[in-house]
Amino acid sequence: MKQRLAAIGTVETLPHRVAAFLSREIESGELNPGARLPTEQELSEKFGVSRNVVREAIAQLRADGMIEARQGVGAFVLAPEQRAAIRIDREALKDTHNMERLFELRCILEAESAALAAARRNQGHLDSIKAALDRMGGEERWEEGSIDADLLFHREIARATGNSYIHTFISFVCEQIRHSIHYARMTNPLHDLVEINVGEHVRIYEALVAGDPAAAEAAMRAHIVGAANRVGVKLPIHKAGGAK
Amino acid sequence: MKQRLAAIGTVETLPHRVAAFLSREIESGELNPGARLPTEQELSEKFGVSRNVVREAIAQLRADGMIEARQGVGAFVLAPEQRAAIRIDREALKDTHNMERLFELRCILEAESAALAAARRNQGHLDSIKAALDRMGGEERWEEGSIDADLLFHREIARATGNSYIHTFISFVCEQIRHSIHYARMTNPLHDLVEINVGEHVRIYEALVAGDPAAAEAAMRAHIVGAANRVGVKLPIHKAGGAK
DNA sequence: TGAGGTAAGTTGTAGGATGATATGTATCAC
DNA sequence: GTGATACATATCATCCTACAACTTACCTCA
Repeated sequence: MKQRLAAIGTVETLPHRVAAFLSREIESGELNPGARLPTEQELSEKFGVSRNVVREAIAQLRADGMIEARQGVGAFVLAPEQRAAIRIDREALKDTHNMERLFELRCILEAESAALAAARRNQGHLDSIKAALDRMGGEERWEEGSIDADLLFHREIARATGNSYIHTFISFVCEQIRHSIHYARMTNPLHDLVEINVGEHVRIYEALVAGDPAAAEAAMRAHIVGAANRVGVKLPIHKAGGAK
Repeated sequence: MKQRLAAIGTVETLPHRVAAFLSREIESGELNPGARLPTEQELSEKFGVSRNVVREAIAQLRADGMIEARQGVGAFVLAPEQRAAIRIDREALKDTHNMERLFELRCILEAESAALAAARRNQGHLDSIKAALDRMGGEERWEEGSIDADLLFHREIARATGNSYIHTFISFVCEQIRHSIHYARMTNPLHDLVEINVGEHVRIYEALVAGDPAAAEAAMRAHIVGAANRVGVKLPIHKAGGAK
């Protein structure tokens, strides 16, 4: 149990806190691209930590392409385009507007991917997807496990596209959403458990079995709009099922 | 000039190399989720570096959610779903198949985003997009600068969706592709400079001005398929312009 | 047998020392 | 005065040692 808490709470280590501070300063624009960071020594004094801690923090920012360190000169803020990694601020997701935007991105990714999957899936893929579907269809529809099964369902479809990047991106976005919803439920006990609509999933699965890209895409789009609604996010529908 | 080279080559620092090694070991499956990493001391002996260097490397992996370190116990590999960041291995992009997959993802993202942008753009957005278009339309069509303008064009369209996540994701994917093509040109002088097809861009822009989502989507899709072809990647078209 | 304490191992943090690199300054030859 | 060279300084890169905090396993003892 304690292990569970540790995994969720993510023990705040000193380097992590320093990195978060600097990261926020960069994102907020207080440190513009090209600007030079204080020296490691200045930072270690400012935060009251050892230079080692500062270096670990900077190593993280560097790995993300947020800053560039030049030996003998200093560390400089890089332009946002040069980022080597995508990261989503979980704090920001507490804002419903941001959650809405993330659902919109998810819809784009998953709808077209469902179409791709319908065209490329083989029997092995269908079996994996069916297994996930069965796991979430049981009577324990409101349990934690069925949420995992839901996620697995979506990931398996992404995998059926045969495109590892699509799989990575969709897994990532879904996981951010899941984590955010989970967190909201933990902090606000009034939050109901989200019901999973099995029917929507079945329709997606059937379209995949039939190998019908258009139907799979439409079903996926309807499902994600529905899922967003069920967690209190009204998704602006920008596209009716089939184009005229 | 030397500065330019440094910015491109990304000086291989020791922590970076250690992190890359461990990262590959995890991605390749030699270290499965749940497995424990060697102790920091063992790693420092194995690589012949100080424990400090190892710690900086581990700090990176930890920030990415690839591993979890527990004080007094050790560091453990996390499941791929728990990643806190998306990162694309630039080595892998040298393989044409992977480049093809990345273009496919880009196509999905940008096509629908173009439709969104057409529905939501305001005059300010159109001005920014037009400015980028003009910059790449000049006689210096084959120059490095026009490639930057091309990227800016796509980023500005992403920005016109009003969805910051979409903007982040598209910027990221485009930048990875740009970097990879740039690198290929550097190492293989036979590579021609890629010509930018201004006409395709103009068609996208006109659809945005007209506020026609379907046209914008179709034009963007055609453009990305064309751009892929021009760099030697044949993109499997999974969707004809307009659905019947 | 069970409870408690102890020791060993591991990560977290601190602090100092040295090497490598870039930059500005001062000196000196011409 | 001008240019080149040497030097001093600032900064990051790496290494080393030590200790604190935490976990685990084992051992002792009632």
